[in-house]
Amino acid sequence: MIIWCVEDDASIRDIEVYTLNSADFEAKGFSDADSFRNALAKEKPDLILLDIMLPGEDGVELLKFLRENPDTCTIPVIMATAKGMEYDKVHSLDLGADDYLVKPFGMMEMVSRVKAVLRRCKPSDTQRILRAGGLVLNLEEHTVTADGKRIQLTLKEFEILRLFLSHPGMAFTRDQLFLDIWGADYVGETRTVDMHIRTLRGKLGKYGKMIETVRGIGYRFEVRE
Amino acid sequence: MIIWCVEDDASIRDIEVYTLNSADFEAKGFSDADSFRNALAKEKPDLILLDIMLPGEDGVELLKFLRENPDTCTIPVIMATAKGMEYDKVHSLDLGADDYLVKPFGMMEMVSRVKAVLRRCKPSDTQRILRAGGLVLNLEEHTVTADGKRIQLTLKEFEILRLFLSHPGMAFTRDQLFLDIWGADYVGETRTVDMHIRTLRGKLGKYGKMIETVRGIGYRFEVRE
DNA sequence: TCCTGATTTTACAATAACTTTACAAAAGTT
DNA sequence: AACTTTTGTAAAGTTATTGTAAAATCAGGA
Repeated sequence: MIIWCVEDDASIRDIEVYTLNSADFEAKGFSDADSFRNALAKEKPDLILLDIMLPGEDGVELLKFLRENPDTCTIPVIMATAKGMEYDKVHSLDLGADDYLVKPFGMMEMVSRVKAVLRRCKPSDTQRILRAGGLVLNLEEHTVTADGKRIQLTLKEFEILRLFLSHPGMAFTRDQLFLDIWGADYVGETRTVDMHIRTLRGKLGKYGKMIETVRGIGYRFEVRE
Repeated sequence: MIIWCVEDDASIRDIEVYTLNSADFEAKGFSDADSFRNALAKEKPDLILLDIMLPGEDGVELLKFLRENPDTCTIPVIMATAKGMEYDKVHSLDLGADDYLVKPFGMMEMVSRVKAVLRRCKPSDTQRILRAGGLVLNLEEHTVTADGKRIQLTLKEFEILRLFLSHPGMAFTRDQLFLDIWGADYVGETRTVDMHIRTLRGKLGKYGKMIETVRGIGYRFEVRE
């Protein structure tokens, strides 16, 4: 797990990075908003520890920027704030921070919170890549590969597979699939879903067998064995 | 949304309850663990705000109790702790608290955190699973396993087993089974139920013996021994 | 505009699930 | 014990659901 710490005080930053690295994370420190943004253009961390008080652009603005950008809006952020700034706290929670730490905070606490936030964020759609065996679905690139080989899917096929991969093992009724992929207001009620399942199964090759039909209910993506 | 505050200091408790009520929650206060537990036996809140320092049984113990009980283990809990008790904080997060507040905390912050936790916890309680010994019926996946091994059931078999598992020990007449599974308007009145019971018993293997016939009445799923 | 590929609809075949039937076995009753 | 009632069992018959293919429709780009 990659964690980035944005903190202007070098000694605090170093301790944070050191502690996180010894807790088996890959931590990196940034002293200001600019260097952080430049790095962000190349790579995306799994979590950001963000100080509110920064020289130049401050943490709240940076948080707002992160949340407005579709590439970064799902990255969990923990804000670090000086004691007694209640307004800022509330403000950043409302802006979409996932948690915050009040300075001076202990390193044990920091690691606990980082782990807790990562735990919470795991099942949501923070994950840009969904996998099942040799199947890889990349949400960012909108691509699917099977054993490294690219598979060309249509939009509906892709969305069905995405739904399956994000809820492995769950049985979906046709109505649920319609609701999720076509939207609540869709009218036509036919065998459309089955049709897409068929083409999807075909295109997935051996992985097509992972789509099981649950007779009387609908379909399920089976991950076991 | 019902929120319960467990806090021994009457003035703090009153402010909490007052604030939450004005934020459109239904808040209720408890001064000690005993009264809280008594209330819990009758009703379940949607969130618990729990002070760590309590006379008698303390908050950490109470949290552990809540997490151990299947009825309460999914209720989100926010711990309230005095400043500087870092160990307790970490400890309660590890025990399964969803968040915590450091005293003295502001009321705005409290409401923000309550809302945030409720938002986070909403989608989680979809995991619906029924058990009886080594039998596990997963409603979401629409699957049944016996001692970890998957058992393939048809729709009717699945529904019968679901009804049994959700009312363990209860005797069902054939009419009741029909009503519950086939619906009120079904016409045919034959030995169909017995047929499904037979196949179900067969598929469940040694667990098939748990389906007892109640002569003259119908069937019952026996959980004892 | 037409063309192309995606999507939806339709019709029918295949298959699995469900129901009925008939009879055997077991459990109560007299 | 003989009879009646109820349940178990097996197989055949029926229905419902899903797979499949091809045609019709739709949407977006040249």
